[in-house]
Amino acid sequence: MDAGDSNFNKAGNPFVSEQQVDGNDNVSLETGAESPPPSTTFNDIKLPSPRKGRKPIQKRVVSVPIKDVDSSRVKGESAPPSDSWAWRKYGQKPIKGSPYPRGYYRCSSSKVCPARKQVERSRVDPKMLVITYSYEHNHPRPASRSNTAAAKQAVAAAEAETPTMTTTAAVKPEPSSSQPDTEPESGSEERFADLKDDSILKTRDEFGWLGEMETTSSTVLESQIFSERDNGEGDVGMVFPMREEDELLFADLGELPECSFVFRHQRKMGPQVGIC
DNA sequence: CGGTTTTGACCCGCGC
DNA sequence: GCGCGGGTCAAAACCG
Repeated sequence: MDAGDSNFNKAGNPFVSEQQVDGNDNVSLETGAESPPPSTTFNDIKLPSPRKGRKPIQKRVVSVPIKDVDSSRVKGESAPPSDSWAWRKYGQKPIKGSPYPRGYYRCSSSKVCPARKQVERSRVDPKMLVITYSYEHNHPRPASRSNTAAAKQAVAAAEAETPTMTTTAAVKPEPSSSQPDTEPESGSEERFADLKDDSILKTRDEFGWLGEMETTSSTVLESQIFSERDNGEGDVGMVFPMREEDELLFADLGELPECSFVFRHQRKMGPQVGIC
């Protein structure tokens, strides 16, 4: 269970990005965005909000070199799959502007698992898979790692279809009064037990599971995905200053290398990766 | 038999 | 107000 964390750390992700999206509240990552106004910092990011209503969702985008993924696949049993959770594909759509389709996966580890992920190939770098994990703060993260064939298949499919993986995790920034709180889910309650009250802890935990997922890949590049229109300005070049909150979040994900860079989608340039 | 994948259609939100 | 794009759902088929 914790292996993920450690592994993740070891893996070391050069790029980490998180996005909090709130459908109702104007919760924004006040973490700091030096330039963008707090209120709109991440509003641009649209979440796969169901028709029912938008819930605060946090997304995390992870870029994984296909090569890397492939290697883990090759190893198969020895190496952890791309993710330790089971994912079920529930849709696929061609994305405008991208030659590669985007696959939609839903966590099948648990029936109540609200986690979702989108896998697509990076337009800029077809050799990279962008995995976006979405997660609602109200729900516990994917039950537990079930190393099922489905998971493997999902990864394989993702790789086959989209070389780029993006991961997004949804986290509720603040406890919404209307929403009581997370309901203990069987199977995942273990971890959520203490998350209930501490939003921060929750966040950490939530990311924790993400971290585990990401952990699977030896080389995971997390990038913050900004909508292309995200800023409307020229580019989304924003570097996220790491604050306590962030660090907490990232703590689970793994420590960032010397420099934490963020992937940024430029208007037409696509995500950019900064390496130190 | 159960679960997953695939494909098409529908719905929603946003931009113009 | 209309159109476009994205995301999700549902039904059928396939695989283990």
